[in-house]
Amino acid sequence: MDAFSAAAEPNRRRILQLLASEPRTVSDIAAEFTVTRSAVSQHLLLLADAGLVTAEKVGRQRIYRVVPDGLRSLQAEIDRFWTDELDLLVADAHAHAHPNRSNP
Amino acid sequence: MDAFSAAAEPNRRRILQLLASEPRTVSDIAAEFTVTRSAVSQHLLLLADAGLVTAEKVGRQRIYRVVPDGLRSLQAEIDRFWTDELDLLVADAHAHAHPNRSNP
DNA sequence: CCAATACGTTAGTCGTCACTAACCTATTCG
DNA sequence: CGAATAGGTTAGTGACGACTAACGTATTGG
Repeated sequence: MDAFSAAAEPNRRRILQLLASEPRTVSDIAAEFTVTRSAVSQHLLLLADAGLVTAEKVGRQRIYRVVPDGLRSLQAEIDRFWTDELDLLVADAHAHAHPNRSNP
Repeated sequence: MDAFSAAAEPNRRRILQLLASEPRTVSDIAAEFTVTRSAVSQHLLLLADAGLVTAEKVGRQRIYRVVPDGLRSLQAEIDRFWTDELDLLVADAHAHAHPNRSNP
């Protein structure tokens, strides 16, 4: 699974945001969710597989953190998707609300 | 399915890009893929369900086009995901390759 | 009018995702 | 050492996504 699809799942989006604010253990993350620790663990493994997070073993815990390079790949993937033509259409949506064109 | 997840699927990413460049019929789109027209049609229905595309019936064809407002929602969703903290980590990945910090 | 065209629709398959419950392993603390 | 803790692992389930093949329906051109 590529980084884009991996990051798209709602729970994983939140996990990435949490880890971006600071590295955490699995239990810390699981405490923020209604799903079980096992489910969170599996999301983390999937994210690790996509190169987006990594685990550092410290004593009996595993500190998960975001991998900056993986995040850069994700950003690149999103940018590659978001073509200029798509961007132009968003600008047109703006123009609809505020009907000022570039050359009126 | 929210717009983010809907847009994440690789084939649908390409479909959105194609439609962004110009509106097309289902057959036109399907010609660009190895999967069947039926599969493409189902992707289009899902994208329509997510508010990202719309179909205009013209004779016996259906011209699909991107919905600018839906695209705006998608962009907003992506922006909401991509927090400043995630952005900062990407900047740090840069700093690793070019070790110039903001305050050296 | 009838055959061809453009699509949607449906049924069915296959794979995979998200999840829980239960179990196993490693580590630490008393 | 033995209980408790942290977390990976596995099996099993329900659901869903992606896909194909076959069929149904509207539209149009000869």
